[in-house]
Parts: sequence; C-alpha cells; structure tokens
Amino acid sequence: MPAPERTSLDEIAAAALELLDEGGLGALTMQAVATRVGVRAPSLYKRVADRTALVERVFLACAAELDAVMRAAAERAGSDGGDRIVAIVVAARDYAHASPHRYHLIFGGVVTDADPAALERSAEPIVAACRALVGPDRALDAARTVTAWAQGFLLMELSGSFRLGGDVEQAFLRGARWIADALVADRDQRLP
Amino acid sequence: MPAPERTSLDEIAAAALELLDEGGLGALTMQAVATRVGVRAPSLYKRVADRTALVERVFLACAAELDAVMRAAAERAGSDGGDRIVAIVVAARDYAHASPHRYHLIFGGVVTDADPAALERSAEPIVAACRALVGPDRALDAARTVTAWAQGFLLMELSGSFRLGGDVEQAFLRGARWIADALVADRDQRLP
DNA sequence: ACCTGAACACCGTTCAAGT
DNA sequence: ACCTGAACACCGTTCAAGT
Repeated sequence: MPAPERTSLDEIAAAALELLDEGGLGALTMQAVATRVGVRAPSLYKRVADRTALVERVFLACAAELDAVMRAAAERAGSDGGDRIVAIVVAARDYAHASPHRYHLIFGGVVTDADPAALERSAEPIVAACRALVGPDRALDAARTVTAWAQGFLLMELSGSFRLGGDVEQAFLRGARWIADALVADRDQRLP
Repeated sequence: MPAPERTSLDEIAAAALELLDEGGLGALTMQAVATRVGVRAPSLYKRVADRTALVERVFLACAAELDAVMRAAAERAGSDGGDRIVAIVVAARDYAHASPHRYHLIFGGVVTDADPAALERSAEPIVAACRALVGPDRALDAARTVTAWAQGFLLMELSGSFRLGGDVEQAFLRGARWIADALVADRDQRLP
C-alpha cells in the first residue's frame, strides 16, 4: 500500500483559477478541475473539503491580488487625497477589465463566509486614503461610499448593464471625481 | 383526447416568484415550480421555453416593480433635485430590504439578456432627476454614478459585506448626500 | 392539446474496494 | 495513504406514449 500522490492542493487551486478565468464560476466544476490535474473527481476530496471551500480559496487569492494592485496604485499616486482615491479606483477598473471573472468572484456576492480578516485587510487601502481625506470620524462612511460606487459601477460595466450609449470610461472618471470632490468639500466645510 | 389544462403561465410565474422570495434564485428550480403548481416538471415546457426564460420573466416583473417604487418616491419628493435623488435611492433601499432576493435578481448580474426597452424604462426615474439637476449633457454620467453607487451599496449590504461595524444606514444617507451635493456643486460651478 | 414516466447528460458527494 | 468505480441524490431537458 504505497500511496503515490498524483496532485497537490496548489495544483488544484491553480486549475480552479484557470477554469474561472476561462469560463467563469460556472465552469469551475469539480469534474473539470479533476480532469485538468489528471485525477478523478472523488480524489479532490482528499485535499479539499468541498467545492465551496475550493471556491473560497480562489476567492481569497483574488481578493489579495486586487488588494495588492490597489496598494501599489495608492503608493504610486501623489500625496493628494482626492488623486489617491481616483488612482485606486482606476487601478481596480484595470484589474476588472483584465480579469473580469476574478473581479466578479470578489464582488459578485457568491462567496459570503470568507475569512473576515482577509476582507478587512483588502478594504484598507481605500479606508486609509479616505482617512487622510476626511479624517477618522467619517473615514468608514467615505470608504463605503467609494467602494460601493466603484464595485457597483464595475459590476454593471462587466455585465453590460450600461446600454444607453455614451462614453463609459468618461462616466467612470467623472464619477470618481464627483465622489472625491464631495469628500474634499465635506472636509473643507467642517474645517474652515 | 380532451386536454385539461392543469396550470397556466401566470400561475407558474407566481410560483417562481414565491420560490425566489423564500429561498433565492437557487430555490427556483423547475421541479420546485412544478410541484407548487401541481404538475410534473416536463409539463412546464409547454408554457415556458426553459428555466432561463422563466427567470427572465420574473426578473422583468421585479424590475418593473422597483421602477414603480422609484417613480412614486420621485413624485412624492419636492422639486429640489438633490432631495429627489435621495428620495429615490431611499425608496430603492426600502425595496431591497423588503424583497432582498428580488433586488438581488434585478442587480445581481445573473440575468443579462433581458428586454432592453424594459431596462431603459426602469433607469428613467434617476436619469430624469439627474437631468433636472445637472442638465442634459451630464445627466447620463450622473445617473450612472447614482445607480452604480446605490446598487453597489445595497448589494454589499444585503450580502453582509459591511463587516467593519458602524452605522450602515448613516453611511447610506451620507453617501446619498455626498453624491447629490457633488452633482449640485458641479452645476453651480458651471453656471455661475 | 396537454400531461406523464422514462431517459439522458450533467452536477456534487460518499464510500467500499483496490493498490 | 491515496486513488478509483460505482452509486446516490439532485439538476435541466427531451420525447415517445398515454388520455
């Protein structure tokens, strides 16, 4: 009774990510993953509790990736708070266009019970930029406004919900500016 | 060969809506619908092309319902453009809380090939309020900003994505005000 | 003209049997 | 200790056979 290992958790996760990129979450089936790593579906359950756990693992990897992208954009941007927020959401849009299925997995609301600590960390770049802009008291409200808008816009853009014509990129940049300027105005109004 | 009709398209659609409300889109299976209307699953295909068509039918009914809710809120609100937008998104939030699965169906991005005319009509209340506020040139960009933010916020709220504490309702109202005020400021800046 | 059981091609998942 | 085929409970969908 030897026991030759024919695959690994990392290989399984990599195959799952490939399938997500190629055909969305619907294409990420246990059978497809098994085929790709050269094994039968039941064998996957030696390394992964069930499909939900595998999807969550891919979700966390994608969330960490987007987090890194936004952090890098925030650092590249100047010290101006408004510009920083615009730079972060533009980076998020680039990511959404480059990896639409990953973006959809992160924000589509399918994964709901993921590690809270990882989620807090990935929200941090925007919270930090908002804190610098509007102060600690309103930082959370501001971050929720920015995140909700960007995530909502990009999900609508990816799913083709903008059917009334017009320049979608311009709408995005203008929206980013409106929100950033509103936060600046809120601060200026309170600190005369 | 008589032909007793044991159900109807309306009854099928009503059962589908009930199942959506009770357990989300995942509970809306052809078998569950069939059981509820007192028929076997294959019989449904006499009235409905396939599950996608049935889901789309429910989707259109929900979109029309939300549309009516937002129109009523817009009419109830005063003539002030900013207040009107706030009233519309607050009405959308009430709807999302009262019928979370319907709201998720409308904006969750599952239905993607629905009747474009119905979608344009349902976007109209917000476009009209934005037109009154920022003029025709920027009305579409403004409506996209408002819709993306509201839809993103409510989807995140429904899926429990706001895990950092704080008052979520306050964040919503403050976000609505920030965006409405940004649109007013944009107009005032252009028309001195 | 509608309804049905049986069947098919898929899912995810379990488990006893192989090595 | 890992892998497998067979099996189970679900899906959506098709279709020949019933009335």
